[in-house]
Amino acid sequence: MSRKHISLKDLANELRVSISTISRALKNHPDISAELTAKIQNLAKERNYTPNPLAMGLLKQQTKMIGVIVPDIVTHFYSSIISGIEEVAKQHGYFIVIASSNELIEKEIESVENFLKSRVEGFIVCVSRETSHFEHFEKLIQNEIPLVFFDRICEPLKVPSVIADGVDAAKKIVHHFYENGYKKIAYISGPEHLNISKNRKDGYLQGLEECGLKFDPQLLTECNLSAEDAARATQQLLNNTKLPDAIFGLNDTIAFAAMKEIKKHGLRIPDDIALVGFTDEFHSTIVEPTLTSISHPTLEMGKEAANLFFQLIKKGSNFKQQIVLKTELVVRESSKKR
Amino acid sequence: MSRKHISLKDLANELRVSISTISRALKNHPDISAELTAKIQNLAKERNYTPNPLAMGLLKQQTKMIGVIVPDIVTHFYSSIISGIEEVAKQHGYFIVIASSNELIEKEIESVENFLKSRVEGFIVCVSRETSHFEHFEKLIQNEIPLVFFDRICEPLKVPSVIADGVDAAKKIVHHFYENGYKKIAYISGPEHLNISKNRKDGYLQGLEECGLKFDPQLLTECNLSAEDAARATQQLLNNTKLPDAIFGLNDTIAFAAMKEIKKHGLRIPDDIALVGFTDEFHSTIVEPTLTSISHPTLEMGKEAANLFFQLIKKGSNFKQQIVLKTELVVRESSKKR
DNA sequence: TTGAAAGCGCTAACAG
DNA sequence: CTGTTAGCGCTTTCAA
Repeated sequence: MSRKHISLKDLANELRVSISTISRALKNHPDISAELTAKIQNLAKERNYTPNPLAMGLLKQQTKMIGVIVPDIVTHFYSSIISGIEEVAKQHGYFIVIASSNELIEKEIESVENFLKSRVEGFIVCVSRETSHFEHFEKLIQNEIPLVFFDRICEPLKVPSVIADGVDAAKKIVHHFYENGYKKIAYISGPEHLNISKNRKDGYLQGLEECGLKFDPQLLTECNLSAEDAARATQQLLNNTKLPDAIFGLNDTIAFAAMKEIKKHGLRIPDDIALVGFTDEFHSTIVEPTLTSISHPTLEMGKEAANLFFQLIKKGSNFKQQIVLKTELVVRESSKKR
Repeated sequence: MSRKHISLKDLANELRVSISTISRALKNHPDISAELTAKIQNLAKERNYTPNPLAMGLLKQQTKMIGVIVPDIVTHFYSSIISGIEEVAKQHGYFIVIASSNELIEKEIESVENFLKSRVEGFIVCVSRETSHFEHFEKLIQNEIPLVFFDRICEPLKVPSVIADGVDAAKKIVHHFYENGYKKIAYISGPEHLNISKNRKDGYLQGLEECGLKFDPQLLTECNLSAEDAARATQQLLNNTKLPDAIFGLNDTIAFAAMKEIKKHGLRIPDDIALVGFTDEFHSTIVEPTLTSISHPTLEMGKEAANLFFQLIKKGSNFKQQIVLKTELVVRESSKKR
């Protein structure tokens, strides 16, 4: 069957009719007599005919491929989103091709190029942590190639996107800390140019204000999103003259790294320091103490991203909807009442 | 650029030469004069010409697509292997399409069908936990469609595969337990029809024998690989008349589930019960206590699987190499000396 | 040294 | 109701 995929021609030869007759019969064209149609469809089924997508693609100039670019594929966050995208794509008869940027803008650009060469019909992407200029995406927009962002977006680019409500989430965390008696709340952020960093930081600041807490610059730190750098940032916080009594990290990677550091410093969670993550990792429930965190609707985010993509294809480049997904604070041991 | 991909024809029109001349010049065919060749190549570069893979595919009857089927994509184990496959595939100018069976044989069969329709050139798969009959794969073999298995393989099918040395790994674990003073060693296995279950069980039994320990059927249990069922199996062990003093699980999922259960029972690790996993999860170092486990060379497994695939394509279906990867026991807190 | 034509599998406009 | 033809982008004989 490898080289033995049956073609319309094969069917036509066998039945001694023309190729177009076969083609029409297979799509129930009214022009073809009922009997002939039946006969042809039977044979097609018997021979296990399936249309050659290459031929169709060439004809219609479409590959039914969506290029998906993510920072990495091994983090549960991304693989879960990918599952969501895949599910919806499949429903539409599309399949996805995945590339990971490894958080490198260079690889991101390269992936865009490669996907273009492969004639993907469009892109669904979450930018790398390095991505602060967007020429490679602007080029896509100019050429009207469908592009959708999720989670980390390029704000200046007006394309459809799905993000989580980071402002709200961060506010929830601050309030939660406050209500449980924590006052010196620290936040480990990410690169400033990323919308997720900015939003959560805004929420952090707003939350502090709403709780009547004064913002202390010493309690705000930043890392490049790697576990190593998150550990470094945590150490910095722990070596402060003013030791925080609560920390929340931009994401799961950071929270886990912080947990390790805090333990290493001989501090207890949540007694000495409370900790909250931003994640949907099931591991949150395994670590000790179990980790309070913002649960992120990853599967939904993937599905919504794909839905946006198909709407974009349909409605054209004027479609610019942004979906903001609500998150939920899941309280566990790491932030218990003092 | 969406519909504006440049074609040979475009180039030909612009230069007022024939399409075949363009085609030849682009591949440095000696027939074409040096100047013309240069001129054509320059224009091609300028216009950003890239060959249409659909057209090439149709012509050569190849899609450059490999269908990859895994039990799920969100587990680090699989996503890491996928990364490895992807890396090698890309080097060969192929790309991979991923489907997850969700551990359901039905979905696995469906994915094979779908991929076939998409004209993938072959398959790289890790079978679902339900997979105990193989018609869908036998069909591929009959039709000489390249097929490679990794981790969980179909033993009766003689195709290339990469597996980890489960016998050796399990023996290492038993010896490790024994040397650290544990004598009542339990093993939570998986479905009997999976090679990974069988191998590790064999290693378990051999290890016991080598250590002069008598096999106790009460200490051998089985689960279906889901976290829930692993929890159930753990409970069963913990409710035994003979409480084990050490447990190892077939994989990471099981080990983590067991850890939860053990803690829930108010037992301490490793004081009351030692625990060892089979995993490469970085979370092993975050849980408390940190989890001793067999580190599994996932990235390498992915790469090797892809390498086998390309060898298979090249050498034809007589190629049946099996690669057995060595594993390493990484000792952490969960199995400390008594 | 270059061009014309056929063919990969399919659809659709145009003829009968 | 059915067949012929052209064309999607490309390579490859075969002609010139």
